[in-house]
Amino acid sequence: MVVFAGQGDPRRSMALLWRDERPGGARTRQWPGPKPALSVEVIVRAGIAVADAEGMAALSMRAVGERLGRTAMALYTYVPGKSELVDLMYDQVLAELPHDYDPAAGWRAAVTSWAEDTWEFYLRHPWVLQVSQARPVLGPHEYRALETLLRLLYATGLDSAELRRVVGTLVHVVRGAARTVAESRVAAASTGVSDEDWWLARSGMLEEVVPDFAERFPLLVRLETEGAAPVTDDSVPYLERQARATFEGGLAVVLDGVEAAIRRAR
Amino acid sequence: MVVFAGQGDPRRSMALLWRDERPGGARTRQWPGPKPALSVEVIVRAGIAVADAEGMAALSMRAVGERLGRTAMALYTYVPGKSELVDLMYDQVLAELPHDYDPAAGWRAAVTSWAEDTWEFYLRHPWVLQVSQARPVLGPHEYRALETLLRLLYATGLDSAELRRVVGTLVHVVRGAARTVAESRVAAASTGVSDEDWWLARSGMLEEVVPDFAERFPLLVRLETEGAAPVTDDSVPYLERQARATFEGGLAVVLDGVEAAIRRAR
DNA sequence: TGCCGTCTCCTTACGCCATAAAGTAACGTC
DNA sequence: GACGTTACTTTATGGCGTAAGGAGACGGCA
Repeated sequence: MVVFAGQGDPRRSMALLWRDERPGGARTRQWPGPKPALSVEVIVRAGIAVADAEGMAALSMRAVGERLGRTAMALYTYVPGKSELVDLMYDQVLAELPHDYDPAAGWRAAVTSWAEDTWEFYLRHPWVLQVSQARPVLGPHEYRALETLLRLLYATGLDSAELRRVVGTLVHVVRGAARTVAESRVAAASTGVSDEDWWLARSGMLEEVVPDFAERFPLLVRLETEGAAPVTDDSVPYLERQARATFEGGLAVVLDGVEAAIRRAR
Repeated sequence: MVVFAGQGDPRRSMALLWRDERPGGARTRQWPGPKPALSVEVIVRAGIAVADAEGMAALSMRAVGERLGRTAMALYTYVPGKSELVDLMYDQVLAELPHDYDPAAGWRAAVTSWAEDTWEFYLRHPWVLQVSQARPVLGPHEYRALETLLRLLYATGLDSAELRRVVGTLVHVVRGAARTVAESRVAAASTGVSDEDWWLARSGMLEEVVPDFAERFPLLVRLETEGAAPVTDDSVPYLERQARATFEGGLAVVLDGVEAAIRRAR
């Protein structure tokens, strides 16, 4: 389930995201009526807790309400709908990303640290990868995160046109690799079947149903048998080890490409 | 909505994917009872048609059944459930990918053609990007597509360990950029709001709610104003033009990285 | 003090979804 | 012509987001 952002009233969404405190933005005075027991903050945190623990598929208005001892409908007093709640969760959780990278260590080291932090962030909050990027949420923490990455990249001396391409590529490589791990964890959690068990069952079937596999896909078999990295920690599931290698290797490939661009620009 | 693959009985799934014709695999003899009016093939094609036309979110058993003049439950005679249907749709549609790349033109040209074809394929079938890659479908056409890419990459002379990293990176870059376009089209279709209108509404709000934007995010503003590529075809929506540039630029960056690896390996 | 308007939160209801269970009717074999 | 198997339908269950309407809490004012 990809979740799409910002479907509703843009004014309301933006006011919520940026915690607009101008008169008329958020509520200012306390009016008659019962004291609010909840708040946007509390609801957003509860949503994050549900998504962290049970995944995006388990994030329902009912589930969030229940976690707060309320019904689903109680949330609609604070938040226009589920789509906006996801936007707020997304921007809130992005606040975790660090911003203090040392430019003195050189751009490559700094970008590598950034990638490492971002990778770990995605694994901490896998559901974030299911928030659509097509129409960005446009919240403060998302902008701040992008600004931080741009600071590291402008240190390469490349011009804006060149950087546009690099930014997207970096983000795609980190997200792509993290997505593999994230989805595999979701699959393991929701089906109760580990990567190993899943693969064991499938590969057995595969051999049985496709006896001529090795002849039909020789290069695949070659890559499979030759390229494997040595297993340093077998507590990490197979697919996750592979994804980690793709992440590290992919990052190196992209950074090599950036270095080539720098040399060309000189 | 990300759709997860292969939840059910592995034997049944594999037999369906590989169209197993060994005795006991698929049905062999015609038994008593009414003639089947449908078939796995017909259902899979109807599913693809629905997903192409209305997106993954609109793909329901009801919708597929309706397109065939049947109820949702009729499909369950042929297919164990929705998850398996999506697997079959996925592998079927992958059959469209070409395999005949000219190695004589050099690996870089060949990989560029591959990327271009894959990009177009994703735009033709955007819903494919929502099928989870964590636990692959393991169908014949998916394997064939991977084998094709590997053929192009082994032509670089790099060893398997090196190629493992390159493969994942290439795939992530193409998929990542295509995903942006795909999601933006889905958003436009499902909300009826174009990219332009959406951005107009948001950017207006943003200026109003965050008057100090330029001071808080100077590099973002710099990238936005400086880096834009000249508009050659304004019939293509803004976000799509950007994604296309990210795709082309990202591919170039990655291929530069591969060339660096080749030089190192010599 | 009591009323009123406004607020929070609840219950109920609608139309979606996947799919389990059970029923109906078509058909090949005997 | 009866029987067992099969294709497909109907019905039902338990999920979802959220619209609509109602109950009760509370500040301000008479």
